[in-house]
Amino acid sequence: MGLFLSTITNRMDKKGRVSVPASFRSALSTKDFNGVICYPSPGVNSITGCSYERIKQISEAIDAQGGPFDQLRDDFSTAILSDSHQLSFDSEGRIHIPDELLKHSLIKDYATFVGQGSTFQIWDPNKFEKYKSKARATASQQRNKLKWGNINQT
Amino acid sequence: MGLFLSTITNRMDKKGRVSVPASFRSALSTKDFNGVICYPSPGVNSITGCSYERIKQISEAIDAQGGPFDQLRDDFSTAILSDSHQLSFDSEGRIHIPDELLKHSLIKDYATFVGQGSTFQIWDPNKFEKYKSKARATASQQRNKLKWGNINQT
DNA sequence: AAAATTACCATTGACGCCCATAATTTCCCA
DNA sequence: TGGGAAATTATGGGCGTCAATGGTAATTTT
Repeated sequence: MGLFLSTITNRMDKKGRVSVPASFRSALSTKDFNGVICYPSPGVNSITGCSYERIKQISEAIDAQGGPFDQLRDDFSTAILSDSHQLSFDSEGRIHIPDELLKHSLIKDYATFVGQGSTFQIWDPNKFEKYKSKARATASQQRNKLKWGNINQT
Repeated sequence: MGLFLSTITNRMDKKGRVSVPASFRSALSTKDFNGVICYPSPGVNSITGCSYERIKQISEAIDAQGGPFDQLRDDFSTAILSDSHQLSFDSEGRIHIPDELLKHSLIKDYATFVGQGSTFQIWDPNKFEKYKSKARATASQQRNKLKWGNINQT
């Protein structure tokens, strides 16, 4: 199963369609479903995308737990699952982004796909630039919390 | 898994392709992906290259950081993974370096591959010479400090 | 019937794949 | 040990395919 890497910006057409980057598509399509799962990213103005496989696994993992995870399960099912959309590719590999997600992400003319390993996000290009500088700052501050050490040292 | 050693300079062609040194290639190709992962080296004008395996491990380390919806996980993956590019070898073992990375590294006609053990860097030859002399100077200073430090400690 | 969605088709520019040649390196034998 | 043949690597370019984008026709919905 491939990772989502790099940042690619594509154009929205008047009908509200965008091409999902080909490199992402290959990591997304499964036998079950030829498309992508999208939901509003919690807390930030972007859309999170992932494979059907992943949302299924997370859902099952949470169901399997009880007790202290009740709250998490609640949050997850209401906040994520209820707002999730199954967006299938057209024959050219494009998706149609629903109004609800467009509104949440403030995307208009261009959509920036941002690889995050096992998931990705979709941003308005300008909004993403701002967010990225903040993320960089936080990441380098908290770098020691990552149990890897000097990943991004030169 | 082999190490990246020694320094090799190859020519960029007009299409923006370079041969990855054969000795590096053997350490890079895996069953998952026949190519190299590249990202801007933080803080310096060069590109860092590593194997797909390595970036996968990094991605897993980030995932282990927190839950699927953890903000810090989000910041880490944005800062580290969104600038990483998956560059696959053509049949002659060349890669195409994206504009973004060319710009960051100031590479134009020649690319110098510098082995650093588990990763390597790609430099403009001239920039690398300058960097190296500075690094040497610093290193010999540091060496003195280190020596004293070691003696004082223990 | 108007609006909205879905399925198809067309263009263009970039990229992957292939072949050819030049420059190295390796290796074998005189 | 040198010298040269063979294999590997580096470089250059042509061409076909595919990704991205735009548009039109068919189909459904209300």
